[in-house]
Amino acid sequence: MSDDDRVFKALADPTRRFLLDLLFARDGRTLTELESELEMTRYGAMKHLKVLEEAGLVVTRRSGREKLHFLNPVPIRLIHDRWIDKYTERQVSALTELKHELEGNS
Amino acid sequence: MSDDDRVFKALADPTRRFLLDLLFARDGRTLTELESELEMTRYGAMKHLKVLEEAGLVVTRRSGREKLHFLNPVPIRLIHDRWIDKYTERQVSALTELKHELEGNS
DNA sequence: AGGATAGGTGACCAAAAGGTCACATGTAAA
DNA sequence: TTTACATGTGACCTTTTGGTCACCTATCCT
Repeated sequence: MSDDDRVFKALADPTRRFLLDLLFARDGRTLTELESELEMTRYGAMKHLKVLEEAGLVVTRRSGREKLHFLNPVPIRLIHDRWIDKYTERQVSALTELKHELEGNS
Repeated sequence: MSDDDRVFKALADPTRRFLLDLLFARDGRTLTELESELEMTRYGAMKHLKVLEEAGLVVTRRSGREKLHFLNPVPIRLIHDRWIDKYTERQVSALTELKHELEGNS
């Protein structure tokens, strides 16, 4: 399986996107801490984190018996660059900002 | 199913990403033209295009008996904005440009 | 040492997704 | 008005994926 295939497949699941949201809010969490936020057993959470790690979206570091998880935003940026060229970026950006404002998320 | 779920699920399949690549290169193609680029029957191609359309990644317009397909980059930009905030964007962008250069894709 | 805590593996099952086919509708052109 | 062309639908099958469980390893603390 290619690198980008792993990234897109990893992002396809809502639980995994939620895990990225958690790490985006605060990095360096352990498996147990992340698992406690999910409606799922530890084994399910582990599988999801493994998928994210193999895709390079999450990087980890061992600290004693704990495993700390960190978000890696680089693959996300590469997605963006694939279908939005530098010439159209300005217009698209304007459109999405408008969308945010209309939704009250600005 | 939520909007963003549809987008991410649509992007999870390599055939659908290839279809987006084709439309990124040149817009306004018919189903038959797109299908001829795939190693698959017309029915498979139709299913994929339907998924892309329901996700809002592709918009269509009828012209007689033909259906023309166009790429819509807005949902892609929204993915980017979800996990890359304005403060870290500068650094991430620098990293990805470096990656492109190292791969000879600059 | 020994119990408690944090993380890991492989098998297993149900649900979802990718792909094909028989069949059907609408439009263009002779 | 036939004939060919472009697109559309529902059923069907196979493979992949999400989730759980029994069982296992490593680290910390008393």
